[in-house]
Amino acid sequence: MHLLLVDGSSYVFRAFHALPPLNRKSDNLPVGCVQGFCNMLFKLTEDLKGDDQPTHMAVIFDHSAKTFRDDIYADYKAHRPPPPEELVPQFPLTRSATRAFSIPSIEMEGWEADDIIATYACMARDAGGKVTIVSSDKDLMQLVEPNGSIRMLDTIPRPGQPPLRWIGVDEVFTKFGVTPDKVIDVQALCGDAVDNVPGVPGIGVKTAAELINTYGDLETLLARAEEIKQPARRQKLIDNAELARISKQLVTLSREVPVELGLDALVRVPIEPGALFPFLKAMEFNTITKRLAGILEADPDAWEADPALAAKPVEAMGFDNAAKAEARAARLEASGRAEAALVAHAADVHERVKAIPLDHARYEIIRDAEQLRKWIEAIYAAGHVAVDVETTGLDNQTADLVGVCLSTAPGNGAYLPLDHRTGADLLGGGRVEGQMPMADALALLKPMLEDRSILKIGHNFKYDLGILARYGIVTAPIDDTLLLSYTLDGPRFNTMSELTSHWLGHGGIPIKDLIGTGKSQKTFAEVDIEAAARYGGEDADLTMRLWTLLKPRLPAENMSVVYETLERPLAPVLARMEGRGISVDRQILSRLSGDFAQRAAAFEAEAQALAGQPFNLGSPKQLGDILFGVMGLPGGTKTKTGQWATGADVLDELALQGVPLAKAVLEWRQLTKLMGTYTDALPSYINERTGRVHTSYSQASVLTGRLSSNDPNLQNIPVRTEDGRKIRTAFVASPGKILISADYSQIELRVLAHIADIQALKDAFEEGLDIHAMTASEMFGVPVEGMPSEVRRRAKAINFGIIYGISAFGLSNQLGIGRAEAGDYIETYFKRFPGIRDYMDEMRRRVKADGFVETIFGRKVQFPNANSKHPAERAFVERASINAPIQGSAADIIRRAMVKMEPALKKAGIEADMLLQVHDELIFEVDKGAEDKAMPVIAGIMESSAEPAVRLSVPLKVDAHAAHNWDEAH
DNA sequence: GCAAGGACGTA
DNA sequence: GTACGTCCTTGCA
Repeated sequence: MHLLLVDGSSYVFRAFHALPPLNRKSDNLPVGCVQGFCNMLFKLTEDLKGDDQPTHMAVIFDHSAKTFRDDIYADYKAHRPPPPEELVPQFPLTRSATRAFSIPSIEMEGWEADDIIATYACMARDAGGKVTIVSSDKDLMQLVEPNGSIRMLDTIPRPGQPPLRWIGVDEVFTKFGVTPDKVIDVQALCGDAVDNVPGVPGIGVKTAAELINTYGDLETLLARAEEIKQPARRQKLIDNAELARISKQLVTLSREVPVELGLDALVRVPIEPGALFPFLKAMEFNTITKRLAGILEADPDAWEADPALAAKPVEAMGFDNAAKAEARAARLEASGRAEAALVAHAADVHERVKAIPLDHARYEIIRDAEQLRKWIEAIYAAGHVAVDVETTGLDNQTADLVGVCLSTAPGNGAYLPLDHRTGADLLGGGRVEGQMPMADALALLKPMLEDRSILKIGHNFKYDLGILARYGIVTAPIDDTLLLSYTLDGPRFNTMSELTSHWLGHGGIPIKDLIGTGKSQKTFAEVDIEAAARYGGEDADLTMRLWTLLKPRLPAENMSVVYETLERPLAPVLARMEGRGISVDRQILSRLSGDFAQRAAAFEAEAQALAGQPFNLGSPKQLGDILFGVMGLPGGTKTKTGQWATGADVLDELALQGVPLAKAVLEWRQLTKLMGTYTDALPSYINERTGRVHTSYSQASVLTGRLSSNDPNLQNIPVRTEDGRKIRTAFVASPGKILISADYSQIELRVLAHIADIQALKDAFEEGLDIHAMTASEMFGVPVEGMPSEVRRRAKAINFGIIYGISAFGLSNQLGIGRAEAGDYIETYFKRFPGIRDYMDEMRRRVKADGFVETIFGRKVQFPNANSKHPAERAFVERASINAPIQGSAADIIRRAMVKMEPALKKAGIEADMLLQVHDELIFEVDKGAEDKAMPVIAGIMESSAEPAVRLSVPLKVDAHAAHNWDEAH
């Protein structure tokens, strides 16, 4: 990997001073810097050939806002004059130019370009790559590294000098008199007049270098300042020690900017003519257009100038609304066209992949080390590989590895059998002949699977990551076709065969053809190797095909950021959480089970006595017949299948009317529910190897972006009733440890306040008020002091109703009031918070117009039947589309917190294991005694996790508690 | 042995 | 009124 980072802002300034002014012919817009910028980008790609040719590239700009350095030193860059007038309109154009050349343009509020450059440079170096920073800015010289892993390149034309001037350790030494690692110490002493870094007055570069070379570093120098012979110099250093320290902070580049795009997003792609020529034509850069047309073998006349950037005819510039609307339409069309080119590319790739024949005979069986080495070589040549592990089961915490499937390109595939066994002798270890020893094979695969320069592609890769982790392999980096599909199309396709049937017209060999089904099912270990190779080779091949066709859709459909920030980095985090599991106390559950069983039996006997006959209390059908048939109770309603409804709401009502049978059944149902789903079921999930319960998270099955948990579901452990809560006491910390539960307070209402921009709600959250009481007070004019609990309860129901896409029908059911009264409440709410109605109307409009709504982070939530001809279905979609941005944005916020959590804890020096996620709550396990330090850090990460992508207009609040069990920690 | 329906646990 | 997963019964293969 070779990453090229262009310091965009510094280049624009230098180009401004170095180049003669140039104005666009049609409207005199100054464009000289933009032209210089385009020439540079173009020349860079021309000049850097062979070994110097970059594989990854990005242009980094300063964002015109304050940075953390302003907080350290108020006068930082205070001497810098505002940019010249003619430069200002060129700033956004240089960003457009970057994108026109199909290069990522990166800038972040609160960070200087130099910090972002430092961060990416270190990321690439740590990944074993080479970095070139295109800049001559001395502030970046601290990043240069001796072995050439990080170099700088000065490309500003200077008379009498070669066009490309490399800056390595020697050049830095010439400039500062020290090696790059000591540059910040020298700068701390000599300061910088341009950036207004104070330094120590009277000390220049020469003196500074001499001092640092003598004493080693700044702190040693300041500590031993007394030893300096020259009296004036000695006194200056002693007097200005603090200034020097501040200066060092100012010049030290942050290498930990929370960048949104990973290195893989910076991979170089061919210039897209559909993006390039509309831009160049709008700028009226005829010479560059011709040159690039020749090189790209494209006809520039096939594209129109980008109307959003092109010179405007004079009549369209006035306050004419019609003209404005037209200009807006033109802009939209233009961005649509750029997108159209990407979409066409994605469609083209799809067609090409489909055309590649599927040939099971081509799949190789890898039987020895030499053959495996050849495949690994091919993988290195390709830079990526589709991987699929075959195992003995569906639970990756218990299944054993049987074989590994590989594919380096659509159409090829290989199967590496490792532990196939003869069915006759399962226990005695009848290992089938012709397989590599597993240890040898894994030793060869491990370096490749862990190599940061090789992209591993899987389908539902979290499963494979968990298996491989148990064999000591930490697979990274990864791409996941399931997550690509989920990002692009939502949870529409859930399995590999659904995806491949839809996109490739071929569902693949069904697994049951190999292992059978039902009682006679065998494990993959017993499948014969030739059949396994046809299946496994195809699996890897199909995964590779899916990746090839899905990945280009990300940029075409503007979903790269969602995938790169919310999906891809989360998978390994979840894999680790699943691997850790949580400790569950068998004895507590068994005691509870006994207690519940006894009480349930008593209620069962009572119910049957009251019914006058024995019947199955678990059968809603039998219960309904007894209540509304035999006993002839009034008020029965039927379900859609004609059965009597016997839900808890119905039985509650009957119990209220004085029907003791209803009460007995309700009690029985609660107790048997707790037994069947929790106290009896959970112990069977305790893993023998780890002694813990390992849930499995589904990252790609919820419409709104939430996670779901299964086998067992640990996201629905009871909490509302006293008996139910007892189950939580069985979730315990291991010996010497303690559990921490950290949950977002009212996150969905806060998100609603932000999205719908409801000032009254935002103020209430800002002031830390009881939000439901505040709502009640606003709606009913009742003071919060001494408010009856019933009033607050109604307001709370309305607040939740709003989140769920309220209807008078639903609210009346919830509150047990009339439809009309519920409708009045809703009307009052809308009058008091008009932004809510606007928000709801806007979501209804969008879902009908676009078929989707979005979260604040850009996740799309699709509703294919938004225009259904069934009114009930349409109403349902309307409510869901109102709910989705709220629930989904909250889900994205906690996803971001989870992605940031592990590195942030590590940085803070805190050892805490993240175990569980329950939608707005994270559970951790830490060493006893560490909880007081860990909790504020965890809460801080969660509260700020939206940033820097989104600056919320309401504060987020997280409550954290520590205890030995989950009940007390919650 | 499997799918659908009802019921109910969570946020 | 939103979003899930699991257990149990029932009815059909």
